[in-house]
Amino acid sequence: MAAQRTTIGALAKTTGIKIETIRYYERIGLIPSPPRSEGGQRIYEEDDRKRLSFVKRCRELGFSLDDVRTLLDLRQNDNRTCREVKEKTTTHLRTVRTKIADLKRMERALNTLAQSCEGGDDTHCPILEQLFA
Amino acid sequence: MAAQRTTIGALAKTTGIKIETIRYYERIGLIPSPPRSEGGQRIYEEDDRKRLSFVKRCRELGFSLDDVRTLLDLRQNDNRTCREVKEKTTTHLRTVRTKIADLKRMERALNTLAQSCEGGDDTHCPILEQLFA
DNA sequence: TCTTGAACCTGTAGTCACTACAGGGATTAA
DNA sequence: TTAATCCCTGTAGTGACTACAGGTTCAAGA
Repeated sequence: MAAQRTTIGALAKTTGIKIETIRYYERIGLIPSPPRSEGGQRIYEEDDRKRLSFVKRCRELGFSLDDVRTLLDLRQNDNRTCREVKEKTTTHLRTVRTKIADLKRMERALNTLAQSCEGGDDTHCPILEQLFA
Repeated sequence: MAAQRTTIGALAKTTGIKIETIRYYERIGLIPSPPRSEGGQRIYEEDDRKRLSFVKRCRELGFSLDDVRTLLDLRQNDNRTCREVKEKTTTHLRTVRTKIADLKRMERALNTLAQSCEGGDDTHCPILEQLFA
């Protein structure tokens, strides 16, 4: 009848982060080591879930774990300024935009290549020819 | 007065691939082990340069080294068909497009976040608030 | 011929963000 | 009690390099 303890498995389920990944985040100090049951199993609280969800959202936005660490620190730190957070965000935004531009360049080139080739049974391939030129 | 031997450094310079990377490609069997000088230094031929340039072009298009290996094999293999090469290309094209879509989603979200924040000296930050929600 | 310095060699370990075991112990429902 | 399911630690693997350390070879100038 005792309230269910939140084990790592339950936390994994509610956050959508795999058990191994949660342990990994703990190992690298991204999330705190939670208290343990008598048998040594991790027991989590609501705060842990929130912190982990924060990490997840940041990861979905493409922030590196190092960025996430900084953002978590800023969140805790009362001396922080909005400026720092916005700066991290816009810096990352620039990185993302650069990646998009790179990928679009690839896309165009690949598309041109693909269209140059009929894809039949021929042993002569214009794609290979262009790549090998 | 003997013709200059193409050392790994010269090859690196003409292909734009770093020395360490060339040695790495050799180690994983992507390019053949070239003959050596008496002192044990690698000596390359024009064919090596071509092969390496092929690898570079493929990498610039975002193909994995495993894909590159396959493409190199197809290039050597007289029994290949155009179909296989085109298939690899279009499959990769789809991957690239998926990546672009993912990054664009990130970009939109990051942009919205960034615009929600003035970036001043305030200690309350709407970006963190939204991420932590 | 000797010397200097640049270029080369091997082998190993580090990067990032996980993921996948192996070989065990804890917990829970029947 | 027993079986099934969960959890534990520690280590090693992934991809595609990159960065050493500690040595050897080579080419050019004195």
